[in-house]
Amino acid sequence: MDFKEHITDKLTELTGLDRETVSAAMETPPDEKLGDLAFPCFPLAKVMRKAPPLIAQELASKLSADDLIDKVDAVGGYLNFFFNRSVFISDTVSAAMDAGNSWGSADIGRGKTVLVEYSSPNIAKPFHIGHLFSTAIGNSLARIYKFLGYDVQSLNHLGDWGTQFGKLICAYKRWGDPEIIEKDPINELLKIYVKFHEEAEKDPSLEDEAREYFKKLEDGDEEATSLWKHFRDLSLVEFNRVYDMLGVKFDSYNGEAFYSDKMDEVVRLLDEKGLLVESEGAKVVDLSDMDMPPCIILKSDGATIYATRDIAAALYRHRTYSFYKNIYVVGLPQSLHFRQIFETMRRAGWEWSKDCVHVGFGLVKLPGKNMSTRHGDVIFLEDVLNESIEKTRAIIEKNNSAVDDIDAVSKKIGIGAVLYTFLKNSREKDIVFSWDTMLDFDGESAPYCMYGYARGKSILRRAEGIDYSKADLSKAVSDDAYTLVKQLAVFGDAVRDAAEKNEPFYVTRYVTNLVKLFNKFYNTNPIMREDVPEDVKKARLAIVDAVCTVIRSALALLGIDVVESM
RNA sequence: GCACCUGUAGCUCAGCUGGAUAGAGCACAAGAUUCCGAUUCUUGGUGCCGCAGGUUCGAAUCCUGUCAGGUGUGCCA
Repeated sequence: MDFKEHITDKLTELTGLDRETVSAAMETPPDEKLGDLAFPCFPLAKVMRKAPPLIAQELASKLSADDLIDKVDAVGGYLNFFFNRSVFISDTVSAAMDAGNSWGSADIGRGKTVLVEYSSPNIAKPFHIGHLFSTAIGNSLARIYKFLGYDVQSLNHLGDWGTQFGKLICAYKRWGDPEIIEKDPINELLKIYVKFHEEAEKDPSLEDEAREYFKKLEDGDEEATSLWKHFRDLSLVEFNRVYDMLGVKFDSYNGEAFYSDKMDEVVRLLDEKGLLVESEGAKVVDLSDMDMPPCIILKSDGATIYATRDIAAALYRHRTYSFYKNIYVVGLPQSLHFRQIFETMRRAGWEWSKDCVHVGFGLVKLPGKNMSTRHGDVIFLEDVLNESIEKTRAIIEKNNSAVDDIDAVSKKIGIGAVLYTFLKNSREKDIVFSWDTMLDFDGESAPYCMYGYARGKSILRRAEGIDYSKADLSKAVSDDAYTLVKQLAVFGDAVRDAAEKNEPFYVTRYVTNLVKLFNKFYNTNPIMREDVPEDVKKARLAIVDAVCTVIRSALALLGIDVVESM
């Protein structure tokens, strides 16, 4: 039985308002002592020509307690409802236990395909800490949409094309040593790439040489192509090592190169629509009426540009997947670019362009400077993950914890901790990288959440043999149990909010609060102690079981694995 | 210049489709375990919600202006 619907029904009948209005007006009081659900009477004041507090009192006097509602209070202009705690706990916990891993999930996405483009590192460049932002958010969104029943395709739009490959080939031919590169590909390639930029400052003719190499690559020159493929293969091996650590999987690695032969059509289509105008030798789409600079489609030398490529990719995805949503998890600095290409696609008459959405995120900065691949100022993601894993291991060893497999456990906690710091705040905030905050396991953190889960599982292990599946949940009623179960009930809301806003951190906050309440619960409500009556024990165990399941589900949506003990 | 983002406690941030005394974590201080594992829990208090106007019964939240920081701004991605 849904408490909110029940109350909405009653109020709808009483006020004569339509159901939607009543339901939308309902809110949760700021303090639990005030009640579980509130109906503000302010909007009624105009219609009824009475003061809100008076209306609240009148309504309160006409409402009586029933099976679901314990009490109705008028406080100021608010009408506050108190649920029957026993019924609420029983209903919620048994529903959650029945649902198990699917608690909080939905099927609102059935038959709809959501594309999530994320991570998208550049070939032959290091996978640095900045890439984790896109990877963490994208992976989490993919999992969240799946949980809601959508068919999700994870797309890794690799940066595997463009003039930087000309530079790389140029640098390789001058300074590359195949043996060293074989051993440590990305570092070596980065080294010669940085060297290229240093040398090019002294000798600008290098840039021309690089352009020529890229031209060769575009023309299908055999040597250039085989080098390109070699770089790409080496890079993917390294990237996959990191993706494996993070538990990230993609359905497609079609990058920029894949679309390089699909752009002529885009140019033709845009031209047919009469969108292309000549400007300073280039072909552009004029967007000045939208306060935007023009979207360049063909450069003055006739070559295509990334806008063209991205439009070609969007068109390809529309044809291939007929998507419900096409999400780009790409840094905020590119928001103008996306506004331009989305608008261009809209003008091309592609109504599906409205389903394309740029999910931006802030910068990861180093104290005092920005990360720059060109200057080699980067922090490797793998180093951060390994550092975090080592720190975790040290803590476990110090605590002498009884852990079966310290390697696996340290890995899950260490990586979870790093992921958590990227998913704990709204994505548009910049992050200033610091080893201290990255490895801060105190307070709101992945280890905190994982510890709560491990404690819960520890209690359940002690309870082996006790059948609490048919426990009388009314025996578990207490303030802390009630608050906890209320949080249990709103998991699905948090997931839906996260999807609607494309903000994984709603789930992060949700699970952190759940764990907080759970810690309090088992601190104040003893479970396996001897003096706890059997029926109370069973009821509390049922709650612990349901909570553990939800902690695991929620963390999984963030890409974080739980551990049974730590 | 123009566009977008940000400005809330000492620090890092929630809250922003207007609503009841503005909340967390960190840091700081004091306490709790005859224990179901202390990576736990409890208790402490701090805010010109950048500033100024406006709309409203009511504004951290909406509108306008303004200041500060960041990002972007035609042939890189």
